[in-house]
Amino acid sequence: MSDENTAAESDTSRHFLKQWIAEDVAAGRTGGQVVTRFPPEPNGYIHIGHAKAICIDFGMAREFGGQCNLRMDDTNPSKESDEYAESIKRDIRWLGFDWGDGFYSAANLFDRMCEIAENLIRGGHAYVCGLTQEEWKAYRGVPTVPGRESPTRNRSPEENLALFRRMRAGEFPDGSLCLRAKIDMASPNIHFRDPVLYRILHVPHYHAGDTWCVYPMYDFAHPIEDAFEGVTHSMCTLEFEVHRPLYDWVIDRMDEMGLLTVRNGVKIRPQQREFARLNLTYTVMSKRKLLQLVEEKRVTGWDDPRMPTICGLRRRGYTPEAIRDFCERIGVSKFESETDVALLEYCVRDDLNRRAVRRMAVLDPVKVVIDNLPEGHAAMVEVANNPEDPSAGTRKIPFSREVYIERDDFMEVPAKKFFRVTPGQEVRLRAACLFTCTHVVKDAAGTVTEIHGTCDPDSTGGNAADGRKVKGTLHWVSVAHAVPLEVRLVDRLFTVPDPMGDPQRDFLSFLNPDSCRTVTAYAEPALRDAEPGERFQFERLGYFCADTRDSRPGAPVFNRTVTLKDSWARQAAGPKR
RNA sequence: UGCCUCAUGGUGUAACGGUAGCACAGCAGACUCUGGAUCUGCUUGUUUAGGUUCGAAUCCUAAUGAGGCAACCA
Repeated sequence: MSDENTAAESDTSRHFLKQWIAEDVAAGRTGGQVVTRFPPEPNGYIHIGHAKAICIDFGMAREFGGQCNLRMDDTNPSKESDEYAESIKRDIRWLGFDWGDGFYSAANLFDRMCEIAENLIRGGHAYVCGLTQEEWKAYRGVPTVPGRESPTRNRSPEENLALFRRMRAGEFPDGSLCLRAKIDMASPNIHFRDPVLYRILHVPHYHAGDTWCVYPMYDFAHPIEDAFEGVTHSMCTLEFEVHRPLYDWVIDRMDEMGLLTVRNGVKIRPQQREFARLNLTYTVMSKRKLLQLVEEKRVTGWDDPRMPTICGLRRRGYTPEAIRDFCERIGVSKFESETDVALLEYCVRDDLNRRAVRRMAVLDPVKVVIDNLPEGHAAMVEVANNPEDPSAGTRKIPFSREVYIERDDFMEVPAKKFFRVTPGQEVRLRAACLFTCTHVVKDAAGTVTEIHGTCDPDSTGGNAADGRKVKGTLHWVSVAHAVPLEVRLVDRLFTVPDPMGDPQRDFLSFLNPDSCRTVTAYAEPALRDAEPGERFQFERLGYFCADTRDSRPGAPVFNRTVTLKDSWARQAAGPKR
C-alpha cells in the first residue's frame, strides 16, 4: 500500500542497490540527502569498467536527488601521480558527470586520520608492531588456522603513542614498524587479524608533497573519508566484500569518538555494498594488464583506440551517450558475468546511426569506367547527409566517368544472392545512376584493374525512368576528385573472448595481429576538412572518427569506431569479424 | 578443505510465494537509393537432489560449480 506511493519504488527496473538506497531514504537514514562517492586511486587511466562504477555512483545520486563526490583515494603515493588524477577528472566530465564542489582527496584528511589513529591507541584499539612482514606471515596464520598475537600487542598506550609519533616524525625506516588495529587474531576473516592501519613510507605524495612519511591503509582511510564526507551509500566492487566488517569496525570507532557527520539532525552512518565488476569479451580490464600493454608497447599508449580505457574509447569515436547507455543496459548484480562486447558495439551504432553524418569513402578501391559517358564528364549529385535525420540536410558530391568502388563489391563469377557488380547485373551507384558491367581488364597476374560498363542515361540521381528496381546500391568516389586518406581499421585487441581464460597461455599470445590495419582510402572531398574528433558514417562500411592526435589540417586520419552490421558478409563468409 | 559471496536461454538482466519477461546475439521474412536503419516472427533458460506450501526461479537443507579473502596495494 504505502510502498506504492514512494516515487523511487515505482520504477520498473530496480536493481538491488537502488532498492537498498530507496529503503534508507524511506527510513529517514540519509538526513535528507543521498551522498555517494566515486573513489579512484590515481594510479592509472580509468576504463569502461570504471565507467560502470561511475554510472552507478553518480547515477544513484542523481536518481535520488543527491550528491556524488569525486574522491582521489590517494593513500599510496608510490604509485600515484597528478597526471593520472587529471586524466580521471577529464574522463568523468567527458562521460557527462559532475561532482560540483564535492572534490576530495584522502591526503587532505591525513591530519585527521592521524588524530583518529592516536585516539585508537589511547583507547587500546591499536598498537605499534615491529614484526617484519615475513614474521607477520607466520603470526597471522592462514584462513584455516588461527593466528598468534604479536609480542608487542599488549604494550601500553603511552608507549604506543610515543612510538607512533616517532614513526610520524620520520625516526624509523620503511617497514620497520607499523600501526595495527587490535581486533581478533582468531577471526575466520583474515581482515580482522590485527590489520595494518599505518605504514612507514618515505615517499613524497604527488599532492601532499613531502609532509608525510606515514600513510594510512585503504581499510582505515576509506571509512574515515566516507564518514567525513557524510557519504550515506558507499558502493564498490565484490572483492571488498570481505572488508566490510572492518569498514564497519572503523565506522563504529568513529561513532564512539563522535566523529560521524550529522545532517539535519540525523547521524550519518556510512554503509558499504558491493556489486560485480564489469568484464568484457575480447579485451582485458585489469589495470596491471593494461599497464603492461602500454609499457611493452603492444599498443601506442593509454589512449590507443584499441584500449578499453575511456580515453581510448573516446579517441576511437565512442560517444559518452553510448557508454552511458551501455552501462544502463548491462544492469547491476552480484553475479560475476562476462558481458559480450557486441552489446557495447550495438550501443555505439545505435547512437551514431542517429547522429553521424554520412560520407562516401572507398577503403579498397578498384576503378570503374563508365564507357558511355564522355571523357571529362563531370556532374554534381545531391545526397542526404543523414537519412535518419532530415535536418542534417544534403550535400553535393562530384561524379565523373571514372569512379572507385570497393573491390569486394565486384565478383566476376557471382556467388548466389550476390547483388553487387558482376557482368550483366545492374546496380545503383548511390545517388548517381544505374550501372551495368560489360567487361573487365586484368593485369598479367589476373587481378582486375578496371571494370567497364555503361550507365542508364535516364537514371540520373539513381532512379530508373521506368521505375524498375535494382537490388544493389554501392558507394563510390570519383577518381578525379578522390581525396586519399589514412584510415585505421581498428578491430578487437584480442582474438578470443577471454584472453585470461587459459592458464596455460599468456594473454599476450592472444593479441589480434590485425587489430589496427592502416589503409589509404579514397574519399569524397568533404572529408578532407574533417575536424579532429568529428564522427562520420562511411556509407556501408562503419563509423569513423577523425583522430585527435594524428590528424593535421587538411589531412585527417580516421579511426574506425565500429563496422556497420554486415549480413551479407556474415552469410557469405560464415563466422569471423 | 576456515569464512564470505554468487548460480535464470549463447550473453546480460527482470520476475521479491501466483502465467518465466526484456535486451544483445542468432535465424527467417517484410521494407529499403546504405545487404545499414526500421518492422514482423522464431529458436533457446530457472545447476542438481530433497523439503515447506494449494502453489517455489523465489523460502529451508544438502550437493555441485564459480569467485573472493592469507600486501606494510586499492
